[in-house]
Parts: sequence; C-alpha cells; structure tokens
Amino acid sequence: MTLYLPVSLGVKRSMKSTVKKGDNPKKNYHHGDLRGALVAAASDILAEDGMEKLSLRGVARRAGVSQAAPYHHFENKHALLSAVAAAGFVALRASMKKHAAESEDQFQGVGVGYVMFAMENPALFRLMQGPYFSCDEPSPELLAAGEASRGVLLDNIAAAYPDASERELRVKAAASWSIVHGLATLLLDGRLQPMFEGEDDVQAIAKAVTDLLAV
Amino acid sequence: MTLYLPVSLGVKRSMKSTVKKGDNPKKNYHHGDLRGALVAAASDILAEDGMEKLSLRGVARRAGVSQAAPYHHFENKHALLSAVAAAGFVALRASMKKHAAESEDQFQGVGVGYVMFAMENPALFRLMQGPYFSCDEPSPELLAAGEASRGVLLDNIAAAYPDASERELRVKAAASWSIVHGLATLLLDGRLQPMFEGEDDVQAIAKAVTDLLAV
DNA sequence: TGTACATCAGTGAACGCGCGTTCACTGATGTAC
DNA sequence: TGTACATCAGTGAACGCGCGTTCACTGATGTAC
Repeated sequence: MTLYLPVSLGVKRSMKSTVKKGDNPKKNYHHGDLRGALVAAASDILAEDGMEKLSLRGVARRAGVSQAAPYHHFENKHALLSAVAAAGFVALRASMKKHAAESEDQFQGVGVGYVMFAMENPALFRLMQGPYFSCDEPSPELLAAGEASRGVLLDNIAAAYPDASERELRVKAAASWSIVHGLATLLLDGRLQPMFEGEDDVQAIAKAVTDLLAV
Repeated sequence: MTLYLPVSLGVKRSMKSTVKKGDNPKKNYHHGDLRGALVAAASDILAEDGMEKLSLRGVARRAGVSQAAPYHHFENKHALLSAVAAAGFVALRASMKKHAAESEDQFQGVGVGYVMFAMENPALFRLMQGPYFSCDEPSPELLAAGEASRGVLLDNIAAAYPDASERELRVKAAASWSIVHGLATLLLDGRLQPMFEGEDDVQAIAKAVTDLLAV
C-alpha cells in the first residue's frame, strides 16, 4: 500500500548555475544562493529522516557549508524552519491548483490536492503546522505564503456561492478546510487505517469523505 | 478571548495516600505510585511549558525523584510519552461523553467534546498525534485507550444510522472525525483566527461548522 | 583601466548546555521457614 | 514472632553526544575615484 510513502518535495534548487564567471562554480568561495540551498537541504532532510533529525548543523552539513554559514542568512533555527514552512505553503498551493484543474468538480479537487500534498510530504506538512504562525513575529514570507494558500480555498468557495453572506462563506470555508485538514492529518498518523484497510487510493478516500460535506 | 487558553488536564494524581503504614508518606523511600506520578508530572509540564520543554529529566525532577528513577517504570522516554498519550485518550473520551450527555444533539455533542478537549489541552492533544501509534510497537495501553476513544464516535454513528452499510458507516465516521479533528487542529494553530475574529465561543464555532456535515 | 577600500559571505574552533541513558550502589519490602 | 534472604524501587555520579550559537578570522566581491 502506497498510502504513507513520502515523496520528496520539488523545492526549487540552488541557483548555483546563475553564478556569473566561474567555469566550475564549486570552487567559488561564495555560494550564489546559499539561502535557497539551505531551505532545500532542510526539506530533503525532512523528507528523508523527519523532524527529529532536523538540526541546523545537519542542514549546513548537507548544503556542504560550515555550521556557522547559515547565520548569514537566517537569524536562528526558527527563522530557517519558518522559511521551509513558507516554501511548503507555496508547494501546497500548487498541489491544490493542479488537482483542481484536473478535477471535474473543481472545488473537490482543491481538497484532494490538499490531502495529496500532505501524503506526499508528511514531515513537511507537520512542520507547516508548527509554531511558526503563532509565534511572536511570524515572518512576512510565511504569512504571505500561508495567505496565498488559504486564498485558493476561499476563492473557490466564494465563486461557488456568489449569493452567500460573509458569515456563511467563512463557516463554509472553515468546514471545508477542517475536513480536508483533519483527513490529511489522521491519514498521516495512520489513525484511519482500521477504517480503510486494504484501500490505498487516497484520492478515492478523499472524494468519498468530502462528498459528505454539504457545502 | 479565551480560545487559546490552556487548561491543566485532570489526570488522576499519585496514589501516595494509599501507602499503607507511613504517617508521613513523604518520608517513604518508595514512592507508592511513581509511574502515575510521572505521567501526571509530564502532563503538567506539557500543559505549562509545552512539548519542547518536556524532558525525562525534567519529569523526574518535577516528580521529586532522581533522574534514573523513571527507568524502573518505563523502558525509555518514548514509553513514558506513550503512557501520557494514553492518559490523554482516556480524558478525551471523557470529554466527548460529557458533552454528548449535555447536548441536545448527542452526536454533535461528541464532536464538540472533541474540539473542547483539544482547546483545553493543546500540547497534550498534539502529543497524542505523535508517533506513538505509528511506531514499531504501539503500547497495548495506548492502543486500548485510542480504541475506546474512537469507539465513542463509532457507537454514536452506528446508533444514528442503524440501516447504513458497513462501508457507509466507515466513511461517515471518517468524515465526522476528520472535520472535528481538523477544526481542533486549525483552531489550535491559530489558522482560523482571521475567519472568526472576535468570536471566542468555541462551542458555537464547532456547532456551526459541524452543522455543515451531511452525515 | 587600476587601485583602495568597505562590505559581504564564507571558515573553523570553541562555548556551555541539557539531554537520554547506564552503572554500581543501597534502602525498603515481602516471603519462606 | 523472628530471621535470612531475594527482590523491588530508589540514589547519585558519570558517560558521550549533538546541539544552537558566538567569535575572530579571511577570501571574494562591488564600488568610488
């Protein structure tokens, strides 16, 4: 069963190739896009080893750089993880848009895209629910990415119910978001396994469940 | 607004009082119920300081015992946290039953109880979604507590739809569980704050959202 | 085009820290006779 | 009831570890003149 198979996130890789002069960019003392490379390295570690194994030092190691180097790009570990979360929201948005475009029922496609993203990037999805929004000063990058991601859902709801009141729309949005978010989380934790034994088609499960939403 | 105010979990406290002879139990070399006391101490630390601050040593310290003592009751840290999660599921079950009994719509009461529990025990609720079920050997205690907790939901669904097929029931259960679980998680993470600004009645929000479930 | 210089983005060593866990130990308890 | 002894449940010291972060440094880059 493929339900819980993590798939590496397609985060944009470093821009080493854009370094101007060097025939062999690896010899460059300066990296070119270490910030991006660090985020990518962190995403990879997350996908391969999970949250517990994610250390700043490990990320630097993976990016092939000294352990102090990240501090030229991120104030601290929290800031780096916040950037990783932001990249996650960008990817989540893309997944929702892609599945929406491919679905007959566009709105349901958004939900399926949400769940599929979680299944394909379990550790990242969990990281995205971390304390990066609720801390003292959420990074603008994260806020924007989270907002854009939420926007996909809200736009779809608003389009489907042009006559609904503000309040109605908000409740509908909260309910839709909740059901796909809950489904994604419970599937990830293996808590629904007893309920869908033998079924490995996440898309079908997501459709069956979201069909019960009277939105 | 009281939405995000953590409330200490009513985990049963140590059974020191059942120690037989001692007029002053504190002088006893043996604790009486250190296992229970450790679970309680961990729950308290969780409620007060959150997951990051939860260390085995800290738990032992809080229970007033040496750092090596826990190893006479738990194989390792994972085992202790697993026991804490199990206690959490017992409390979650109680919360669902209580709210169900108090509600007009019993089934909706279950959902409200679920959400309320999460709001009152945020860190514990998050711990309960940790890797304690999906590890190699989930503890029997945890499996039983999780099963009993899920049972409240399943029983209510089955009672409400005596004629539904097995498959229908499972999908209905997954959908109900998903929507309350998602709502709880999103509220906890503050992600719904923009949607319910100024509203601090979690019960009302939970009811409005679950009303949209056509189960 | 050449040079001086400020700034940027790396390095490598070191800091202190709290952690999970192990160990040999000892005090308390329960039991067989 | 008393005693010997096995077992249980504590103690306190120590282990090695990887971590986040800081520091003084240096190589590379960009810019003003």
